[in-house]
Amino acid sequence: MRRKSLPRPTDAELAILRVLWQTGASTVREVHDALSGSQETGYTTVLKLLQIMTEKGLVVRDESQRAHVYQASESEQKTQRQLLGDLVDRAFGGSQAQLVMQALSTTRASRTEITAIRELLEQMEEESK
Amino acid sequence: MRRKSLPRPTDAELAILRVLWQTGASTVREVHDALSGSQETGYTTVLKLLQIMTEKGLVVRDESQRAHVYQASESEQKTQRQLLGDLVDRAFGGSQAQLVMQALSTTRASRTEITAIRELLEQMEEESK
DNA sequence: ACCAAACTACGAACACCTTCGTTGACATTA
DNA sequence: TAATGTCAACGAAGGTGTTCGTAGTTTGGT
Repeated sequence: MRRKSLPRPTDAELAILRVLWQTGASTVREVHDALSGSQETGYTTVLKLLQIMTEKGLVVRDESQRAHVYQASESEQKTQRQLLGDLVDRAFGGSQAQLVMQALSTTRASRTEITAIRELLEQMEEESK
Repeated sequence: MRRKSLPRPTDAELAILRVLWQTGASTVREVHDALSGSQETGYTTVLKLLQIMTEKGLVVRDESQRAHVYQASESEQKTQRQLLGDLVDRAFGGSQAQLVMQALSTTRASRTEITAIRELLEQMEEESK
């Protein structure tokens, strides 16, 4: 039973994961091309990263084709929550609410977003009753 | 005019910064002792870290005493905001609101915290008018 | 069947992070 | 003053992250 939580993805790894979340399962070439828009990374660099990420369990690899197909093993939301949890522990003394407030205070959220957040709040209050 | 933003503090550096924010300007020994509660770090390790952090500009050093006194060069809030901004860029596609919602959805905030957040929201709505 | 293109695998280089031992200077105390 | 303790500085080691060159294999086109 492997239930160990996955390691926190590094910066380069996160950039790759974002591609996989956005475009779904992809080959190295597809990831590399998608990445080329924002940064200049060599093809073999992306390949190596994906190999390492496979070892770490951050992605799963389908080797049935010649060009292996990679897929993020955790959802974007779950990873985001993990990263937030890490940050809460490391920089906010464990107070998630503190983080939320700090984030809110620098946000220029649109009207719709504010409404969405407010709805979330009401839902929380409901549950904590 | 050195206006470059400071580098993102590493995990070990952040642990030290937290001590400095909490207890104010401190000597290496004081930081080390404070840290001993939570982790096992050698004295010279803390010293080295603080020296590196001085070079990076993360802390400022007062050498007027034999035991140098270190102080965080940025406030806790400013650093927290920087870290949040980094995370927003790296993992949330630049959407701060997205981060807030994700954080909220896993928060067990107390009633008072919810109220505080709600007030912040109203304030934001006020300003965006 | 041959050549060029695309692919994986591997290793190595380099930078950075973290750790700690050692050294030499300075201070305190017996 | 001699011994002991505290301090900053330095270097080095071991780990990890990121990069890419090279080699070898497979595929597709001619």
